[in-house]
Amino acid sequence: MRVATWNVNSIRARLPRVLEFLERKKPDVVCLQETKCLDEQFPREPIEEQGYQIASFGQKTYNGVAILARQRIEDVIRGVGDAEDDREARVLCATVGDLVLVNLYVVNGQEVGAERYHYKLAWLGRLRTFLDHRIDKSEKVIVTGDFNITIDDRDVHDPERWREKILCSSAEREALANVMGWGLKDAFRKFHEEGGHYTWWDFRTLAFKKGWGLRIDHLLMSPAAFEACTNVEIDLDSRTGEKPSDHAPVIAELA
DNA sequence: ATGGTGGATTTTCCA
Repeated sequence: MRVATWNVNSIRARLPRVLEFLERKKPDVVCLQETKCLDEQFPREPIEEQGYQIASFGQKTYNGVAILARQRIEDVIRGVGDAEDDREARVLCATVGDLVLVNLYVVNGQEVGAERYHYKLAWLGRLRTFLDHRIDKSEKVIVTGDFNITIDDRDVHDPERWREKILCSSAEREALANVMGWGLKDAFRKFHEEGGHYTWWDFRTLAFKKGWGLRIDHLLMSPAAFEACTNVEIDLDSRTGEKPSDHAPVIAELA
């Protein structure tokens, strides 16, 4: 089984790149973030023609998450069940075969100290509660998506420049560590101990060609999934060429 | 250069 996560920054703008990715990498499951459209605007047909089922939890203009899968998508949960949080479409859970997927687009937070930053930290606390109550950690659980948080300084191209900045602050990392404390490990680090691997490069600073990346897209796994995981790779080819997203996909292989 | 680019929708928000 190949499971991918990718912040596509608009599924409609990125459709040619997504179709090329499905063809080239043949993932069994893809968790998408920032689809940026209502469910009825989701370009289902070309994706279904490549053999995928689709579950989507979208909204107009912002946010939006979706799961694509070659097998039947079951037990879908849209949002975390909190009316205020679920005004933003950021969480979509489903089971595919023996995998439980929790697909996340975590709040960005704008800048350290901003109102949205405090919302981000509190949101992560409520996510932990959601996992506690709604997800069975004895299953092969993959909590994945755009976390908008680096786990440690190895995930940062220039740790001093980013010290205590948004996406890298201690409080964000502690809030993520609390989520991981539910029983999740970073599958990427099972195979790559060294720094220098990134998944997002800011459009605004033309960061990709300068190598100014951060690793903020993660595949966090319960013990059963982590044990079954045989590889994790970042698909840099999807970050080059015509109209790329600002994020690269990450793909995990499970036995 | 507290800038820059990109997407959706609009005359700006968000990243």
